[in-house]
Amino acid sequence: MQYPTIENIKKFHEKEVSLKGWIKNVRSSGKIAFIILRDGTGFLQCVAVKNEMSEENYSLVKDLLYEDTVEVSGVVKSSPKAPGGYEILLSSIKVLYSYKKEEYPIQKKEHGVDFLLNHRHLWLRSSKQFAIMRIRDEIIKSIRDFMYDNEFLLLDSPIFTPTAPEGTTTLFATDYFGSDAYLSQSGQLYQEAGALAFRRAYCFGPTFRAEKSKTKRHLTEFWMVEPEMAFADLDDVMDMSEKLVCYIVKRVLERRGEELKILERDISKLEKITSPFHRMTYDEAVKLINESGVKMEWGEDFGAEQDSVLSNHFDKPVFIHRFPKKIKPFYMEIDPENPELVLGVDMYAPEGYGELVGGSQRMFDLDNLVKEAKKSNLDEEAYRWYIELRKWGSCPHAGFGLGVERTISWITGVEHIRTTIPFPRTINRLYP
RNA sequence: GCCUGAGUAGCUCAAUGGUAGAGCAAAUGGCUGUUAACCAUUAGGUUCGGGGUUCAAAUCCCUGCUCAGGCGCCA
Repeated sequence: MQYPTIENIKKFHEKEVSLKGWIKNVRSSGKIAFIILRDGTGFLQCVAVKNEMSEENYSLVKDLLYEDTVEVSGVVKSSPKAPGGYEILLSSIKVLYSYKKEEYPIQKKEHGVDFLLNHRHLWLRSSKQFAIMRIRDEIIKSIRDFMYDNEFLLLDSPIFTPTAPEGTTTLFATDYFGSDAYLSQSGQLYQEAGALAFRRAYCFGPTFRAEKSKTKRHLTEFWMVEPEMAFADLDDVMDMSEKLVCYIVKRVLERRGEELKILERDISKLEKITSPFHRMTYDEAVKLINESGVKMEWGEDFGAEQDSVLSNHFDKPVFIHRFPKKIKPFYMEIDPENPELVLGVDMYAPEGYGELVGGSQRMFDLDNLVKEAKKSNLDEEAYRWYIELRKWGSCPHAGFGLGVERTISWITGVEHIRTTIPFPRTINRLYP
């Protein structure tokens, strides 16, 4: 007897196996029954034939309820009719646990979003959520592998911070032994310290924004990877983030094909994600947007309509770089060829998925940084450490942030970002 | 924060001022290759809360709550 997981079942063709898992579905037809078993690594059809089992054992099948915990044994068969191509012909089934007092809330038919999110702890068991979380796992692992392979040191930024990196956005305040602390809305500034200490450093952690956003692209708690490189400029940011995104997509295509199939993702769209990505300046983007029939003035930031043009115009991600200084934060380096511009860049995903990456070359010069910080009304005392980075060993350095959930939305093709994180936190959801 | 819409059986929805209904789920029975299996029967209701109009309100009006979609903010 062997004990495989469903993920590896095809290696056990014609072998006698035993599996523990949960009942996802049962279809019974008198003398034959089809059970869909899930074990956390996949879904497998198990066939119970009345003549091949003891009568007592077969009668158990009839009474199975969704999400009963079971142990099944039988021989692995290949079958073109089975989802996944393999099934088990059962010799026995044992019910390990069954809660008969209430029916399982999540059913095979459609449900509303609110109901599903209220049952998120159970919803995670269903096949689409299973596929999304497995792809999420692969994306996170591929990011970490990429960072390691490219000689970035993982240097965790703190979650409790004394104040905001950018004055404009709203922060979650917490009581910190009698004074205020804020949940981090970006680990970037700490990574600038990291880059000057370790040349290439990154953080990968949760980020908190108390903005009352109410869209399909925002969460109040989300994950971000923020690499920072010493002796690097804006082009290096574009090169590195492009390489990273290509690597992630390739890994998911290679290792999570089954999950993409469950999600009915159009693979051909992902196969096109290869270097080089399109690169255009803000000036060119404004022109493109106006030519596409969406109006905007030079100097304005992109809104939803403008984002949509940029995100639907190409079949690959596109970089927009060199923005007006007015619409970007204080720490971005000024373009030496035009003082009205900063060396910042955003990457937009195709298929309307919007902004994935934001990055910039950071301001190098101590005096300029102090001047810009003052203009942004920054708390000088709280940022003394950050300013001090420019006193000793300052150098051109640059970095970016990649939104993990937005990347997952795009790659999985899901409509709303709330299903790309296990337990989403949004403006009106803190449960479960 | 602004705009728009929704709330009826466990779930998804119907019933346009006149007897609250269907599909799924549950329970019982039938069916030897199902694919959200199918067929039959049974059970299942404070129509989101509060107030009002009316002979009569799920339906119209006021108010509160909850949620969704879009915008703004951003990754």
